[in-house]
Amino acid sequence: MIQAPKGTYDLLPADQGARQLLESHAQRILAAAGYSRIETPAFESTELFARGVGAATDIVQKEMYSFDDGGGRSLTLRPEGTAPVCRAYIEHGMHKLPAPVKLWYLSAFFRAENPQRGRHRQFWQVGAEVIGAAGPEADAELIVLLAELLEAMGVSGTRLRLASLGQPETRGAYRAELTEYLHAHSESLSAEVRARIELNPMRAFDASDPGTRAVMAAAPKLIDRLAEEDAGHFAAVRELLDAAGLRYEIDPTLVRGLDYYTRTLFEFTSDALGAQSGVGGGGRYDRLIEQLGGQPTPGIGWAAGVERILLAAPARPRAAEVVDLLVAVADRDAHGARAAAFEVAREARRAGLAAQLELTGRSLKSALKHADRLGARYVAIVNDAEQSVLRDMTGGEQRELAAGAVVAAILRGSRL
RNA sequence: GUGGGCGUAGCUCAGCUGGUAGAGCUCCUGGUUGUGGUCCAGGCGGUCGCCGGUUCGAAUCCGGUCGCUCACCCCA
Repeated sequence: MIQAPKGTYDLLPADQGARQLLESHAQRILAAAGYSRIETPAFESTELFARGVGAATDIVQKEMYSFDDGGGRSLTLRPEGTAPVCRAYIEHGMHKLPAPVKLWYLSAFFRAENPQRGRHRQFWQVGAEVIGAAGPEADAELIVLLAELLEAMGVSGTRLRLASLGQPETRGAYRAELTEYLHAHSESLSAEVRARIELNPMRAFDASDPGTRAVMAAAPKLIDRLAEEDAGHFAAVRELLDAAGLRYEIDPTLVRGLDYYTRTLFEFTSDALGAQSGVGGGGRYDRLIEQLGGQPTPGIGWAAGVERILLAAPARPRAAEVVDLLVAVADRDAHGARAAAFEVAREARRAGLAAQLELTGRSLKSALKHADRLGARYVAIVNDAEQSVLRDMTGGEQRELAAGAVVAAILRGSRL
């Protein structure tokens, strides 16, 4: 049997309701704030991600689906949405639009990771980006909008963590300082932390062993090394969040695996999720547009995992689809019956009814049973070109009438 | 990529001290001359994830592989 590829899954009819709910909430919340929807290609030049996301990141180094397009170009299935949106911004000269440009998307992304709950190889993200606004209001607004989306979806046990990365130069200097500090105290660190000093010194803040924790308690924090303007920006963002009544915690250990972040960084987690606790997050990327070949333009955005939102949100029973009318034929061989039934269904739909034609050729008894399962309000039993019976499934009353009069009878509404 | 758990009909599962597969639900048909929801009867449906090994014989034991899942890692 051919199965869906590892880490992918089918979105079956039963799954559509929850996703449509998410989509409509996103549409409502973001459109109200002036965000327009955008959809970029599912694949892009590999170079876009190498330059945008960062060549040293895990995503680029080992998680991209890259392939040759046959013409010597290297393409990659998009692993994230920010770089493509920025590419589109530059390519379409959106800097000429009234600033800032506010965009949102709900799209599939691809990462060659080992799948587990809430982590797939093809996954969906809803995301929002603000390009061309440097002020802290943009940061705070985006965070609030994501909080509202999560709340609207009923995502439980959420926590917001906040940090500021400052500028890349600051971060580089800080990283060197931290690495040096860790080396100086390496004898007190756990073996794993020690082994990862060069690879990812920030991880040491998350360690649980007492030795490492003691060392880290006195370790230098990036937040204390921020340049004045960056620290001021961060303080302003926090003031706005405080004023909005949004609860958050400052987490100097917050790290994201994308190189393009500057200044504000945030992440929402949910305790309903297990190890993949992040439901959504993002940050500011003031250097990205320029790095991709555009004019220096500030930007900020977030992305949230659709699967994770749905996992952390309460399951909602699927709403039954409405069926106003099922059209069946009493005797398939009766002269003109099938054509008449076909026409009744068409006419009903043109009149705005949800009308299904019995398509399998099952017996009348089975057709009625089928109508019952569908929850059909009426069944039209067509005898021939002229004669038919309209049955109200609620009570079982029925009456004979011309096939051409069926729709009008239903629209009249009423009792038969 | 690494490690643990799991993999039997569409779904939920039983069967596993080895002897060539079962239940419930779903679906389909019928229950006396066209009419549903209850009930009754019958039927469709599985190369027991796949490949190989042990054995006279394997869904049941062993190995490999694929997939799911949990964790590491990383991220949404």
